[in-house]
Amino acid sequence: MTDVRVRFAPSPTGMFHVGGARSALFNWALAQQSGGRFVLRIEDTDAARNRPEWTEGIISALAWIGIDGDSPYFEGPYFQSAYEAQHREAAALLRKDGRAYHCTCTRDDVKERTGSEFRGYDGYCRDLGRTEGALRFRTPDTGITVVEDLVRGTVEFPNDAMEDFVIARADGSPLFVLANVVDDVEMRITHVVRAEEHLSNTPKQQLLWQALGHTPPVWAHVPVIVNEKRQKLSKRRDKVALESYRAEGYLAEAMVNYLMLLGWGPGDDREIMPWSEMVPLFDLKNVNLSPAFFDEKKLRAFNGEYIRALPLEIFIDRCAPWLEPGWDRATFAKVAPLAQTRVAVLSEITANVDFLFLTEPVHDQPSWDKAMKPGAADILSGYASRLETVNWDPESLKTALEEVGTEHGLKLGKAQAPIRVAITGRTVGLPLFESIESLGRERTLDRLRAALSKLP
RNA sequence: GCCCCCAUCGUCUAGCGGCCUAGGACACCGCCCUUUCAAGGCGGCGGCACGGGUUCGAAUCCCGUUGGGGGCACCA
Repeated sequence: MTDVRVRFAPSPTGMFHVGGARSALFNWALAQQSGGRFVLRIEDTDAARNRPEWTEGIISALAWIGIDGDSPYFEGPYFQSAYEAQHREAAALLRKDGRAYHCTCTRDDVKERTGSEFRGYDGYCRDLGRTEGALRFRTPDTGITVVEDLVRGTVEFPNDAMEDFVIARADGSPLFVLANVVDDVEMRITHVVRAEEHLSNTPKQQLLWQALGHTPPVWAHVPVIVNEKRQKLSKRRDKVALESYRAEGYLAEAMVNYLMLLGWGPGDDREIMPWSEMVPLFDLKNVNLSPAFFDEKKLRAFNGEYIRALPLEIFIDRCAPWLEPGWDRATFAKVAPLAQTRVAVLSEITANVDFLFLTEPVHDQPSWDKAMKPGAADILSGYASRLETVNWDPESLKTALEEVGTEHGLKLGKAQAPIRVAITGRTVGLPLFESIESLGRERTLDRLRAALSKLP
């Protein structure tokens, strides 16, 4: 393949979503592996639904997953609205050639002529020589339009099921189907790789490519991503915004890895694989045909893997946004390795280490009720008195608690519960004695006494 | 209604006519480890939608049924 030019053409009508991200990634892999170009085109021709912040969102989300405007494989962004002159020119050309004609029919007109149910435009204005109204493309009445699709094979569409579709409004402004094709021609796109929802539009676009005098690109329609009910992900009902996953503390590397595996696999039993290794392996011929469920549970598992693989210093840096304002690096660094195996998404770091940076531990009533059973006061006071003199290291801190437990007939597992809640506010958390060590003698004693004072 | 696509464990997938007694991962369930919770180790549960062909042989090829999904705007 020489001079591969793929494109990603989102419209800025909402938060950038995971389905778009996967399409972008597939295109990005194709561009990189072939030394081609990934063209970003913002389809911003629906002024009513577009907002500039959505465009910024697309660009920053793409950058987050590594589709970077500074890369030599990247081209753009182009804005569809800037090409309206070309779109109008193409429309004019098609009309002049007789490939398109003006039509003044409304939907109701068509209904009146063809019966109560609307079954597509009936071609009424085809040869009326009108000079105003919407511009319709004249589709073949017979035969089939054959789309050669790299992932689906040969797909045939009967032409008699294709109506003469509108390519420009009565005011002359071009419609998506036209603008999209003209832009792809203009930008010398060789491969159109997009979600399956566009497959039905493809015969129309192919006809347009040909009518405009060009050889259609290679088509490839990848399956859509669905929710648990197996419906295409929707901005309205599903959690689809890439940004929301980012905000929760998913790592871009994990997201990229997971997204690539939705509909594609490297062919062996490996799943966790860096982008750089996936790129040369990616092949549209191996893309699956059926819709894939976006499983956040599995994404979480991937994210946990990536978090655990992070070098400590990097892990610390990545956690920073979720730490209490007063956190200090040295203190956090001591417990960070313990936390690293315990968070699947970065936002979970907060609950693990907040006790170190808050003046008082959080108050969690269920935890308190669970741990502060009768006898808890004895453990707290017994441990507190030992802590005044014990050596301040995890081993000694542990031995001290074991001794207190033994005095009251409790194993360490039971004895640690009230201490943990008094210190951290929660029944689950980092290994206790390392936590106490980092907290320090004074603050630990304060917390034990504070808890004690709340007990009967 | 019309057109199109799809169909392997709950989920993501491997499989491209014999290596399949269908492999891996996530989830789930046990056990081990263990100061809570994780991580890790070991084990378990669980699938070729159905019916016809083709073939010596079918998860793999063909047809049909059923079941999902997508598309049918003077939206993108």
